[in-house]
Amino acid sequence: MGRRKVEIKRIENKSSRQVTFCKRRNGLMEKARQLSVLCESSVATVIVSATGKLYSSSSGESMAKILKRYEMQHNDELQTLDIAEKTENHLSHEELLEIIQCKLEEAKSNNISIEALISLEEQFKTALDVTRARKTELMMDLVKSLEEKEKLLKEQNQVLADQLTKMVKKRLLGREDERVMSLENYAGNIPPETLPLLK
Amino acid sequence: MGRRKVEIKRIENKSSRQVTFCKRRNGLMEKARQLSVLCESSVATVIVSATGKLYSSSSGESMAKILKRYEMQHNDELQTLDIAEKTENHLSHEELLEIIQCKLEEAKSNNISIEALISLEEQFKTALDVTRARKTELMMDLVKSLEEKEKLLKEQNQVLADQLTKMVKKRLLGREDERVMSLENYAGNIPPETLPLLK
DNA sequence: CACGCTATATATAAGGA
DNA sequence: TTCCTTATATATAGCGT
Repeated sequence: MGRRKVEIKRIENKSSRQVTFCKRRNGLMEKARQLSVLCESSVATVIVSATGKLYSSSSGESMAKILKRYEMQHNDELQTLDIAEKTENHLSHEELLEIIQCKLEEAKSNNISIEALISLEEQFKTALDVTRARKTELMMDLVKSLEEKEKLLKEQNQVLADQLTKMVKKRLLGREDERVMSLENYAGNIPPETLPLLK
Repeated sequence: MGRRKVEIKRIENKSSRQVTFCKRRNGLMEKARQLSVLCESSVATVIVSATGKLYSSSSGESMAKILKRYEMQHNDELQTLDIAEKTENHLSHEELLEIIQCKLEEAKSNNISIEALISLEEQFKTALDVTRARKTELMMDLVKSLEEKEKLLKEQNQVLADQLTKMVKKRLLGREDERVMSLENYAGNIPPETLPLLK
């Protein structure tokens, strides 16, 4: 959709590749936004340039929420693959279906999506090698994400602990002042004490 | 780009909204692929329909890799600072609790998934290749231990947050007493942000 | 829902600032 | 990089199957 048709293959000219990247990147994100608005859905887009630069956008729900959804499905897949792996070599097709049915109730109350289990039949046909490799990959991802979460939580803990410490300190030291300051603060419309505490 | 121009706002007609969703969803993913190929970049797209159905695609690097990149850049700042920021900007009791509850639910659903996974593993432990089973087991242990660590950290977080909240509440309640004593002086001048804190 | 078929609305390739 | 402009290539709205 330009002066001439371009084939969808790597653009050799570096500078025009850069320009195209910029244009189409913006175009893609705008399209994503439109889809989200028109159809009340959520769209997350993450783009990594050739040089590793990151561009991302989300509309509808927040990026975090959308990615969390994706990860949940991801975990479903892990569980499904786990079943598949353990089943492929030892159970017949019929037995597998029976198992799936047995699992449906459990799946409903748990976090496994029905779709994931239903697709088990297809997974069954998947080569065992692929299944195993994928499962391992997913588990590694899970582990990694948990490790990141852990780091995150530790940092949060630190933040909270710091705040608490500062507040206790302030309480112990600033009781007298507070009465006076409180009045002045409100008269001058200065935001409440929480602000200085958290700096 | 159709028979007539459409405004970018929710399509009211359910059926045409559905059709548009399907068409534009495919269009978006194709655009993503093209961008990736033309400019040797990586693009990940996650779409959540109004009914919660998930669609995702990636080109260039794998989805996991792309999302990991995103998380690496954003997780720490985005989520940690999100909480810190909310806390700093006049933390309200309700908001804080909401955040913590959200985190706990996240943990719960994670735990459930993992538990399900483990139980599946037990149910299907028909003599498998010993090496593979052992490998999986070790991975699960890793995951589980990380989950436990996460849970502990979250509990710790909650305790800290509760303490912080209570302390702020006390401080403000104490201040309220003072305020009552000389309410007339600045009754109309109370910053609105403080009100939710007193609930 | 997915597909096919136009008529149009849009996106975007080139080229220059 | 971003912004324009213009000529074209594409995407897609509306309507059937």
